[in-house]
Amino acid sequence: MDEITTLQADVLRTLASPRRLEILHRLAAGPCEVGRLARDLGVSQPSVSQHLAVLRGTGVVEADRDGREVRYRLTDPDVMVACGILRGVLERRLRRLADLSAPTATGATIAHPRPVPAIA
Amino acid sequence: MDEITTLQADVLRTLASPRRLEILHRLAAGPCEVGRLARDLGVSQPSVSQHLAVLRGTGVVEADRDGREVRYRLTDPDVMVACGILRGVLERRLRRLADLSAPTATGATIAHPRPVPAIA
DNA sequence: GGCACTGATGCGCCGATGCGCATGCATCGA
DNA sequence: TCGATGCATGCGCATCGGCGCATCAGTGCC
Repeated sequence: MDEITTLQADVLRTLASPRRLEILHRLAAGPCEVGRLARDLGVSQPSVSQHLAVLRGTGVVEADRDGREVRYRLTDPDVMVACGILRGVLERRLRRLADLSAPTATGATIAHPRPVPAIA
Repeated sequence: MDEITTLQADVLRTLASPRRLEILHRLAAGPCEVGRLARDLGVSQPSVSQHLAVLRGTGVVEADRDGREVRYRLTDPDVMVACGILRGVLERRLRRLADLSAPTATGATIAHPRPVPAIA
């Protein structure tokens, strides 16, 4: 097993959380301190701190102390570029599903768009 | 919480596995059937099948039956583009670490490159 | 129809993870 | 020095994911 593949999986695992994606999305708009993140996202401070520690563990974010506060920032913007591409894939998928279902049925869209169709 | 963010986290979680990354890397070279994947990667057939089921559950791969075999393929190549960007980030990071450590110490490179430095 | 082959599924175990909570640690101001 | 603020950490609990194993289901060939 390639070492960089393992590393890649580690980073991907840290990204695989809605909360952490929100945090990263917020940090993509500029560095931010912990308390503000917690307030903006409506999450407890320990929770945000733990998520940030996870992200810091894989080097996705970095932190600088500024007085009593700790300001976090993205280490490499390319990580968010990759996330953006993935998000684009999903948006295309959702739009295609909407185009398929809208003209035929008027039912609400499915929560989880893909009910895992049988193989063939 | 944005719905697409949750969906994105789901997809990221399915990617966050070394085995599945290997499988996807193999599928990026062209469609492949389950047994061949298992042999090439040296993994048991049930294990490969389960990983493929996970990937299929989030729509990352698709399957077509061909006689007794089932051929899997990538649904959207952009997913691998995103993975490639992420891999590039990690390669840069590893190279930078090597450049930092090579001129000074001759010791082997660290397994996990970032021992989680303290904040400040 | 029976058999061989290919892939999917169910189950039990174990390690990892997220959350809420309380607490510890560092920094600043009085 | 002491209190207040901002962040990090430890703990217990519930939950989830992966692995190995055995087994079931679909397909083609004789």
